[in-house]
Amino acid sequence: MKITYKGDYALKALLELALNYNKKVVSIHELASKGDIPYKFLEQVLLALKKGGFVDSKRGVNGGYFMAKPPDTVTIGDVIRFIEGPIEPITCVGKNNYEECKDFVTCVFRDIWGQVYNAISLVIDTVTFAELSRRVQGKMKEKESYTYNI
Amino acid sequence: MKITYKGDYALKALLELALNYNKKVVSIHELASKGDIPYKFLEQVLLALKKGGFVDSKRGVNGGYFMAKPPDTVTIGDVIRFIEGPIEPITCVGKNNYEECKDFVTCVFRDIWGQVYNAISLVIDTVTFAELSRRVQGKMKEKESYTYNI
DNA sequence: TATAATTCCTACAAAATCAATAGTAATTAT
DNA sequence: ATAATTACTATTGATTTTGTAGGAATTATA
Repeated sequence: MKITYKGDYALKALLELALNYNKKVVSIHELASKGDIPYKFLEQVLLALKKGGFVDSKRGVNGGYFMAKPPDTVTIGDVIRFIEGPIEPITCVGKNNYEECKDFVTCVFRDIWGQVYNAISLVIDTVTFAELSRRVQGKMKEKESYTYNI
Repeated sequence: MKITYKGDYALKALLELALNYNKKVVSIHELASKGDIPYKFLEQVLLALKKGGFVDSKRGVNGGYFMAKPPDTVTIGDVIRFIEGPIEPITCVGKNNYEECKDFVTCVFRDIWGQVYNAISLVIDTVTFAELSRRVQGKMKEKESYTYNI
């Protein structure tokens, strides 16, 4: 039940782009250093995200990446599913082979994995990058006022 | 967000043992054929489960495996955590490094993974092998009465 | 127009993990 | 004694993960 570094990097990069939505494009270099991500790896992740329609890019000097859709229309689940593949913990869950259940042991576990799938989905499909941006900004404000009070 | 074959096999084998709890020991051969599991692989899985205190065994002729604890005291979560490792989707969730959060982006995702962790736990930590056994038996009865009605 | 900064593309590779296989030793009921 | 079983350790092939390398294409701007 892991998410890979690729997925982790994709989410971090996208959140950074969400924070800059309609403000400016962000270069790979900037994204890599802010997110502490290997440059060349991030490059590939961004190319994947572009193919997936999540980001778009501008080439050349002062080029960079930007979100291709409004942050409030993209959820964490969208990204995870695209980058990591299906979130079902085991393959049979997704299948619609309800013909006849000959193996009851398998069957009771399939029910469980279905519940796990639903539980995970409930979290990751309801949080958009707009919401994440607000949370980040909230935390920044907290920090700021805390610093002033010292 | 996958569980491996090893985990899948462990759960299936344990459920079979739960169904035979206090009745008889079950040989690897039997478990392998019922669960459609490669014999030699299952052997290793069972050895691991034994080290984990989930099962015990009797060697020699008429030997086999049996649950080491009552089925109502063992949850799916216990087994998954032992066989697959921590269920946190990303490593940082488990850590208690709450000193100072310098990276807000990381931080908002950590919250998310914490929620995912809780959501998964709520499912897998509340279902015991006694409950799974009842479900299997329920399905067997359904099937039986359905067959009679034809 | 030359240059520097950028994205784009493809290939390669080291390391880790997964899923299984192989062979032999130890135990035990009959 | 024998056959059926678990116990243990090592090896292997395949796949996935996590990068690295190098150059091509594009574009702002000096």
